[in-house]
Amino acid sequence: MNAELTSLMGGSQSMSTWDYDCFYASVFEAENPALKSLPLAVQQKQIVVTCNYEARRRGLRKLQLIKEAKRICPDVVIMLGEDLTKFRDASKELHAFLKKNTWGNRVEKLGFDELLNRHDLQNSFFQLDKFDPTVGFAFDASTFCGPTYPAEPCPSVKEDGEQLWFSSLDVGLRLGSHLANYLRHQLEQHTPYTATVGISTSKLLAKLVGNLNKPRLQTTLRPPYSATDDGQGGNVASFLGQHEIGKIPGIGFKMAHRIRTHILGREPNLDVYEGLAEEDNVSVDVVRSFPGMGPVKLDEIFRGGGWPKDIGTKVWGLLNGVDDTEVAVGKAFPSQISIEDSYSQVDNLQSVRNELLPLTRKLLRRMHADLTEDEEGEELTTGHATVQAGRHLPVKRKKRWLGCPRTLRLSTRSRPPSLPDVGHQLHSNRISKSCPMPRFVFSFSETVEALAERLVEDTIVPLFRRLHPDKSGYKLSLINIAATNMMECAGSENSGVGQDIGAMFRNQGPRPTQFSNLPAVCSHRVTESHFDNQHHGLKHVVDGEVDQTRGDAAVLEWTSDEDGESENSATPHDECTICGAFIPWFAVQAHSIYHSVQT
DNA sequence: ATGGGTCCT
DNA sequence: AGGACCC
Repeated sequence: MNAELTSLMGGSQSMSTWDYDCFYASVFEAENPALKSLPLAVQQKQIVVTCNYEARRRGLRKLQLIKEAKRICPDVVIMLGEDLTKFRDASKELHAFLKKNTWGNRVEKLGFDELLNRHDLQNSFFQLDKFDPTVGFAFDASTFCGPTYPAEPCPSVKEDGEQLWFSSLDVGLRLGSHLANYLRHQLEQHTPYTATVGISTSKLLAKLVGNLNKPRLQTTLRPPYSATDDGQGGNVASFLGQHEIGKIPGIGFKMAHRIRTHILGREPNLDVYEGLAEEDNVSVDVVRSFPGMGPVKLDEIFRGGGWPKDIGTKVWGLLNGVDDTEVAVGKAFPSQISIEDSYSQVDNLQSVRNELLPLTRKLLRRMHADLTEDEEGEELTTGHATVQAGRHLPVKRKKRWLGCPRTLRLSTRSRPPSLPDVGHQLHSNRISKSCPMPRFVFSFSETVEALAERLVEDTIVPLFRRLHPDKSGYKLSLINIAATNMMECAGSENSGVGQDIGAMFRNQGPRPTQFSNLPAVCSHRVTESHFDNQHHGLKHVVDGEVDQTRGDAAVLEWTSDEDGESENSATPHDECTICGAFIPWFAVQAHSIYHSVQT
């Protein structure tokens, strides 16, 4: 691949962000489908944290006060969602679904309801399942699947018959759009959930473009990404340019505020409940074209804010659609576990003790659920550890720690002196103290109940005294206990191929989960006619680029283009010596595996 | 706001 | 230990 294209694509082919539609509400609807047709809101304390689309149709919004919601929609059904257990469990199932369909464990979690999935078009085109070469799907690569931005192709890349030529970027994104569509339908067939997907070449662009068609749809950011020779601006610039700067992932409240202040020449008006006033919106386009703007100016704007050293360069990159961050490899366990609750007022040590005990119990249960596995390697599900599918004998299993937190942290937030503070986001108000995690919490022989009491008295109460040395005078509105500084335990392989392959084999057997009959992918057989389909879909790519008459099957070589960057090479496709099918460059490896496994 | 998470200084 | 960012 040439340098320009490599930089254009970030060397990364394509990826998709997955955003599960009104996730908390969907979890309740999955439990009780009758809720689907009703306006449903999920409550945490005083606010609606999310609501379903029926509720949105009636004017409800995320982060609305419960009072407001009830006033606007008196017949709203409200579910309490302060305990995140069921959401976390559903999140794990959905993560597992995408992981099974992604090579190299390249699925990154961005929250309970958001995932980032790196497409591996070399492998997934023909063979979606790492160990089953018969699993794949058919599609027509002459089109993008689903909505795109912009909706129609730009005039400069209009398909004009014989001259039709797709860049490698174009091919990657087309395939990505079909793969995403296929997986979205698999998701809907096999789980009660729906997702909205964005397809592009970077996290930044995939995330933003995914917001365009919600719910239950997907959007692909169309090429060309950069300005073309005939002076047309690329789609990246036109798409990004319209966004308010605060909407760009990576530019948060503080940085957006500094940028707006610089551009407007004054402090923006921050409305208490509405946030930013319309006239104080500052778009990416305006920032980018502001006199003197660039990485150096941005460094100056952010000076003294405690941001990382290269922040100006990084933000300038984001404003120009440059995001080089890789899709992380999925982790086997979280790097931090925390439990918190908020209160109207906790102001004496006995109340603190009363609150600490349930929090500590929950923390220990979570540590067992998320940081341990049994000897055979199967992750244990709380409450089901001794009930095996298909047998009724309680099985005594030996557990072991996969990851081990070395630090315990206690954080509190004090209630501000009742001043209706406008700039409430400007100070977080949290303070914390940490200490080494006592070894006894890792015991498997004592009950969680006993361990929790001992941990509170021996460790957390002393931490609290360090945090609040005054006997009274504190008015806590939040207490948080966290297990942090996670260390991988000996014998556990946190990430990487070994662990991934292990997980694949384990997935062959029955799993004690909600979607235990969920296949890795559909059972579409790869047949001769299937190959033909694929070939016709890609014929245009081949036509424009190489001499199609060179089909010299006898000298077929699989060895080149391992990286799939064969754009300028002489063999973007070839004919298989065994079955005679035309194989595009990105599918060669998978196709050879197909034959090597075939009997 | 809520109840979580991530990484950097 | 705290601060920024994310959902």
